[in-house]
Amino acid sequence: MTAEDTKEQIMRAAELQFARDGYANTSLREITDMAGANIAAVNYHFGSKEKLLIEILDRIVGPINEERIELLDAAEAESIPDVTEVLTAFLLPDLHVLQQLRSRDPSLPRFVSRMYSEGSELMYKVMGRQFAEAQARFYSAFQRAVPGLSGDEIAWRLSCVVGIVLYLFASVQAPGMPPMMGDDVDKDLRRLLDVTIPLMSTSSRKVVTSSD
Amino acid sequence: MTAEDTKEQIMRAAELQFARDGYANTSLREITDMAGANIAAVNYHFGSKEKLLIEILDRIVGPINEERIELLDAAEAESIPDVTEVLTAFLLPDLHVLQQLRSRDPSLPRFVSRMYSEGSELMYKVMGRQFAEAQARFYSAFQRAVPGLSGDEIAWRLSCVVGIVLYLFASVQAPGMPPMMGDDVDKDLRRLLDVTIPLMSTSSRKVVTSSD
DNA sequence: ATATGATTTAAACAACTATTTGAATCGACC
DNA sequence: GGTCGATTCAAATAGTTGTTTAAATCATAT
Repeated sequence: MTAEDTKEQIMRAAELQFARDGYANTSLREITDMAGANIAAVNYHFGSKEKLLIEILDRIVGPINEERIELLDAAEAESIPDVTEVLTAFLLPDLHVLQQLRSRDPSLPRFVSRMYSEGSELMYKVMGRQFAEAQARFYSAFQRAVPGLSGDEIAWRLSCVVGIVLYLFASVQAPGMPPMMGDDVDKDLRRLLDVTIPLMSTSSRKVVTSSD
Repeated sequence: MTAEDTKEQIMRAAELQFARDGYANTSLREITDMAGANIAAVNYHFGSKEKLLIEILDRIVGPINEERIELLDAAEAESIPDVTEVLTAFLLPDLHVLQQLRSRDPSLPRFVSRMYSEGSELMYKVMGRQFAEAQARFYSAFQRAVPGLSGDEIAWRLSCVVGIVLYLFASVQAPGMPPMMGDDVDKDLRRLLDVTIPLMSTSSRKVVTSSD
């Protein structure tokens, strides 16, 4: 086993255990045992348990915001994108990562949602600039796409979308529930758009009753 | 300090630390120090660290589903409730607990969302029956209120609502963001309904573009 | 083959964990 | 005032944690 293999095995084992039991509840010994490595290996290759987490976090969550901005750039290149296009640029990268993680292990997607609640300080420290850039870009894109809403309202509704997405990662298979997502990314995206488009685009204070 | 005082102080300190740092990251010493009690007190009054968590969990999350069912009962007593009424019965108890926690300490609401991801196995074990009952009740209520949607679709959309609510608890004051909720429960409810009513009530596959 | 730097190993480190113990202290009732 | 049960206390238990150390092993290039 080469050195790179050891490093990779440790990262894989750590991801899985962090996703299953959380960062604080996972010991380095569990990780190295699962990876077939020595305990000292994690400090040799990463420096500390926290730096191991950061490297994993970077690798998993980093690409999401990168792809988001790529897609938004592409959409804005042609014309001013509408809500559907902006939402697609925002959501599709999540679904890509979600599917990638799920294909590796069913419990792996929870890593993302766990990190948001368990290591949020860290999350913001690591991804701070990326998040800030993507955030600003999507705010203005949404404001152009839904001109009727104030900046605060846009921010609030985008938060709701983030909440839905995080819950998606958290409960790909919640007990007693049908899985929230399937294998077909396109179908999943359309399902997500079905609920997020009306969420983002309807004007404020419009009350719809079932008897209409 | 009477025995009940000690118990209450321990619960208060534990709630706060669990909300701030998570269950696994909080030691009994931190808790008892903050509560001004001896380390042995928690095992004397609760039995173990986990039973302490369960008692706190019960006290905070328990009332939510109880009030949900009360409100749904009241709404169904008069007539068949529409989406707005069912959603109100579902959301209002969350806002009540959220405000109550927030008034005690700004970081306290995170306890709820943390417990969902950190102690979800425990969560379902403790609240299993309550959750199951409330879940079934609201499913059928929503199916009557939005007859156009299938059972699966109802479940999926209700999951989205839960995701939004959990995110609400998680990020009452996320860094760099305006607080998602204010002090006025009625205003907050209306804001939540503004996004959840269209989310629940629109028929599937209806695409709205900004140029309409 | 040999020397060199990178990697792995077993062992020990100090600090921390939840829980238990038995004696000390308290409060209330006869 | 003395008795009894409930509560608190300091101390110790046994186990786990992340991290370090120094020797052993490996792979590679001369």
